[in-house]
Amino acid sequence: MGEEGEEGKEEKEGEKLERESESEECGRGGGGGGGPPMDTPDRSRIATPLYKFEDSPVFNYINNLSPFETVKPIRISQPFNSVNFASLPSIFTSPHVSSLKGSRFLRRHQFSDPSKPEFSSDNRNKVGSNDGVIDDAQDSDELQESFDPGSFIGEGPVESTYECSKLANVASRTLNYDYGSPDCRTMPCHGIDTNCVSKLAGTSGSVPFVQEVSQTGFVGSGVHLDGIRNIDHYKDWATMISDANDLLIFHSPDDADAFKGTLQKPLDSETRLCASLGSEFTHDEVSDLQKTQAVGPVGVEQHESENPPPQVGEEDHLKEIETTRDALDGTSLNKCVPVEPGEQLDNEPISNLHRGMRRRCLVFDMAGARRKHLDDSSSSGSSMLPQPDVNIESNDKQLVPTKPGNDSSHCILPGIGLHLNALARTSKEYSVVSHETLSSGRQLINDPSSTASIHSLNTGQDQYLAVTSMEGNMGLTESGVPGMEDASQASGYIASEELNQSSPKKKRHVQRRLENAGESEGCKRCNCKKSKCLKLYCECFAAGVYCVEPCSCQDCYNKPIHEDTVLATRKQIESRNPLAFAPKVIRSSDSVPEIGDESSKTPASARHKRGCNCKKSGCLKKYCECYQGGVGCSINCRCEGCKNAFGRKDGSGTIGAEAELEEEPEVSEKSVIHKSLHTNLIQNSSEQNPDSTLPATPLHSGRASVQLPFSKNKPPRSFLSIGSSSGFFGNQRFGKPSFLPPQPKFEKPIQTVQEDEMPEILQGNCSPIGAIKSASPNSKRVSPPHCDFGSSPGRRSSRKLILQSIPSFPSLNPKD
DNA sequence: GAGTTTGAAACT
DNA sequence: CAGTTTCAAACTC
Repeated sequence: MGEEGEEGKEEKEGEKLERESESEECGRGGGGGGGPPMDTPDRSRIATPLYKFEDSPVFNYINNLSPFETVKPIRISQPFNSVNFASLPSIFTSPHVSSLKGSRFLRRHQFSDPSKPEFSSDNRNKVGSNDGVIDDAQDSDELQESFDPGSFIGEGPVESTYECSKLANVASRTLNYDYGSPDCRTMPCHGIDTNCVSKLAGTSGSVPFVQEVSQTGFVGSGVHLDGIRNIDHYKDWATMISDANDLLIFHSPDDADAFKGTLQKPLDSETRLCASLGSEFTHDEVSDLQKTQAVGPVGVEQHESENPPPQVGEEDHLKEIETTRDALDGTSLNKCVPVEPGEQLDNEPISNLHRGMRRRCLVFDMAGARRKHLDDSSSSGSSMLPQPDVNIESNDKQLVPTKPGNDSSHCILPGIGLHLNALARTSKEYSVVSHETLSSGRQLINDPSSTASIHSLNTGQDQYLAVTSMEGNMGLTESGVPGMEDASQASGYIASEELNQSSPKKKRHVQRRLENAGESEGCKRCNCKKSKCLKLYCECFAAGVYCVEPCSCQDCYNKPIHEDTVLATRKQIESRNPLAFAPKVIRSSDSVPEIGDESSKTPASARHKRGCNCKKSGCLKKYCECYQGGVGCSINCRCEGCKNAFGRKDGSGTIGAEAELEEEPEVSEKSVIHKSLHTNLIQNSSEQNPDSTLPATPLHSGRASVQLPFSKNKPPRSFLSIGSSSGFFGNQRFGKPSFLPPQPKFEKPIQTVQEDEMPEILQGNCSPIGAIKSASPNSKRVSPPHCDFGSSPGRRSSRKLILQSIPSFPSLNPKD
């Protein structure tokens, strides 16, 4: 232990800062001002009183009361080791619970063990040591058990629950326990907890408090509260909690063990608590919340009864939990996200569920990619992920069976990426598919390395390479969820939708598409051979996304591994043409009037950014970008013999009968497209919360949203979008470029934004860029978005058509 | 699946 | 800016 302790210290040093900050938060959250981070001094304080406590007659009395002896600290810690978790039987609903049970089981065994005598001596020794704190906590547990025989019956869950509740309460400082609850168990538990607290606090007051508890047996809660309040170190407790959270977050279980430091122990205990919180949250959260708000036995009963997790209300629970956590604030549970595999993982996942939800892209992606794996989800999944996360996952899977349906998802959350995936699963719709998704880790995001890169991106670099999935880390939540679902759904349903479009021709098209796209639904992406996927030839690159497995590209550099190269190349291209990654098609919302030229009549009410240059295809084939994008040709087009079914360059051809005649199928498609557009727009509008920065949103809209009937139909890609976030190219935020998947040439570009939300640049008819790039209709290269809109007389609608990727800096294009 | 066509992107 | 080349998707068989 000593060795570990030192190691732990080293780590501790690094993390200490964070923890401290956490502590501060905690304090604020509690409203009591930040307590000092748990330091050695506190420990000493704590230790001393404990020592006395053991000597006190009360202590002896307690010992006499229960046949059980206090357990040695060491043993306690072990039960929570990752190993234990790993071995957890799938039967157990929540990992932590089982772990707890196991630990107790062990303890009891040991209790019966004649080694009892050790206990007193050991404890004393430990009290003085750093370990003492934790030991105390454990002792308190022991005491609890001894005090409350019922607890034995109730098993671990009860304890954990209480601990959790306690934590929550403490953190929130609400402390509105309703001790009036008839349930005796409740009382004892609280009392025990309180004892723990008091012990930890190490105040002299703790002793009397304990006495009362011991004497009264199940003393009124009021007493407990008093005891707690007496303790000035209450704050410390909160701090401890936060620290514990930190541990959860940053340390693997082993690390936690390593942290044998004084506080560490307590932290460990806390960690457990957290873990229990996490795993049990679903079950217990309600009760905890209730307690926090002056609740009573109801919640407790739930715990004791160990009712299977309520599936129906689970989400609600989660929400509540989140709320609670928010209240805890300081605890920064959300930080638990980057968890390492270990015992804690089991727990954390839950927390993560709440916080880190939104990696919809991942999910999205995964959903598509993973369908393949439906058959061998478990095996492939675990095998694919080399990292601990994988293991976790497997564990989770084991756990899954215990909780039927959605619940399983809750258990998951091993690593960030996985987490997200798991989260994704949270969405009910995806039980199976998403499940599979989790298992296969190949996607960029899933890839541990990628995950890491993502992190880095998030934190430090200019997000040029942004991962939408990161949202989760940022605490984005709810807003994203629906998106995820939608996205996933979209991907999932695409095929069916298409098929549903009954026209025979259509089916044919669809079939073809499917074939091309890859039956696997996989996203067949680019097929570059010479460009290394670093040129706009590459659809993936052009779309601002990394190439993924489905791609058939050769010598591909458009991968996270070559992030630098990708970024550099991208910059280069953008330097050449700032709008290079902008959506090719700018679509206005339904209500939006038109952009300028007659072509505006186009049903799609959208325009190709730069216009096509078709000579032979008559703009009736996908060679034509306008056609491909489902928009009519405009004045900007330099096409010859335009017959674009969506609108001719000369403006004659809206979707008119003519078009119909020529392109029967096309017309029907159009209508479909139209619908899809509407849907998309709606989604976008709802999602596009400017503040939501969420990269995911754009992505989501881009990828997830309605699939164009005739567009490539390539399934959604995985999602490491390049430059998706606001970083380097501020536009990214709005910009779809990165998000625009190839298929969406048509759809992606279109984005509706509330006017007020629009960046000024975009709003102005003449954006700087426009000024720079404004091209004559015939000009070959990029024509600024504003040009398209410029003439639009009718911008009445609140929504506008925005060129998402419009660079916000005019200065870039001096030359023009 | 191979070959052709096409037009955008890239280059000069 | 225009012409040419390169490239990969779209298309055909």
